[in-house]
Amino acid sequence: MNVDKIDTIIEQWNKARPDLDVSPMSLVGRFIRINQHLNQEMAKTFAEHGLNLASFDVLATLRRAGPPYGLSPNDLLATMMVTSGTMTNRVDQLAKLGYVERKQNPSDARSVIISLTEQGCLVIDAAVTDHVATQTKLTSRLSVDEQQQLDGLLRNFLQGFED
Amino acid sequence: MNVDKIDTIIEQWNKARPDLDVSPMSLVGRFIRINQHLNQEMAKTFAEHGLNLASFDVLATLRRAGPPYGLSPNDLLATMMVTSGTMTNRVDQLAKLGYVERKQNPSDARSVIISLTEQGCLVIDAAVTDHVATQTKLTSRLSVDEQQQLDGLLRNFLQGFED
DNA sequence: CTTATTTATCTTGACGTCAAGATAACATAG
DNA sequence: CTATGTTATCTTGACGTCAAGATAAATAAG
Repeated sequence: MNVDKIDTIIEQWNKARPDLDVSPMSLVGRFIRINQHLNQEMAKTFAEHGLNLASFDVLATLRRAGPPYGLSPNDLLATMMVTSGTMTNRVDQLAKLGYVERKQNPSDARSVIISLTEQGCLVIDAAVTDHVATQTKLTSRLSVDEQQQLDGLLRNFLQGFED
Repeated sequence: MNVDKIDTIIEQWNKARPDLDVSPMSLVGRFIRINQHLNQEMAKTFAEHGLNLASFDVLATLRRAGPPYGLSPNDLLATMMVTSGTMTNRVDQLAKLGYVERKQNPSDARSVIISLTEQGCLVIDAAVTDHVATQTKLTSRLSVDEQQQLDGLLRNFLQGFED
């Protein structure tokens, strides 16, 4: 029957708190746990390029936005689930490394344009190539059929949060 | 066709880097994003009891272990994916709040027993009741049928990481 | 105009985490 | 015994994040 750690946890709760129906913990618990594994594996790939999830995310967002590779901190915030202070810090770190530059926005002096440097573009292009390979490896634990089923379910689930 | 943010990201990559097959990003991207939403929602419940994911996790692990509600830091490490330094800090914080106590292990002077206090037990019992309600609410975005399908797929997926 | 409100970004201080190493107790081989 | 290695926990310093608030520019209302 293939009992895993989550099954054990649920069984423990059923004994300790028989008044509760902890069955949703099965789904949520595996979700969180898989996510931790995914992040750990992906972090290894990022580290090979001197990046982490945070810096990769910013560079990747700029890169896939296409030429002229410039977005405001607010634009970047919109796609990542972080606060403005976090964004300031991320940009600071990447600027120190010479991967992005802060430029004035000519049409709004409050705003700033975060722009990918040539070096930043090289780094993210190499990193994303490896990153996709890692993701392919991770998802290939499931058959193509399972992947499609899972992706469909995840799409439904996610839609509930982002409507 | 219900295009979501992940679809947009994939389309951007296909234009920016047509040499890459970024299709696995669909699954992994939704995974990470759903996980962020789940954590944010659950964090609200924890906060209502003066806890966060970290402190809840420790108290819950002690509680579901059953009487006498005592485990070593190492035991706790085994179930959570964190380092020993993190565990020390978590126990410190909970001890300050009076929810756990450090006791000597009579059979091994290197080891310590982290023990749930009466107050800690009350807090975690109340918190876990609400927590399960939150999880039930979150998962009910999917039909019972979808939940079962999803749980089966997640079990397979997770098994690949923890074999 | 001028005042009030909103918007965009940055600053500060606190927190949780990790990696690497320190410390002390136990285990084992000779 | 004693030397060596292992185990369990804690310490330190750095980092990424957030919440709350500060700053400054743009916009709207009177």
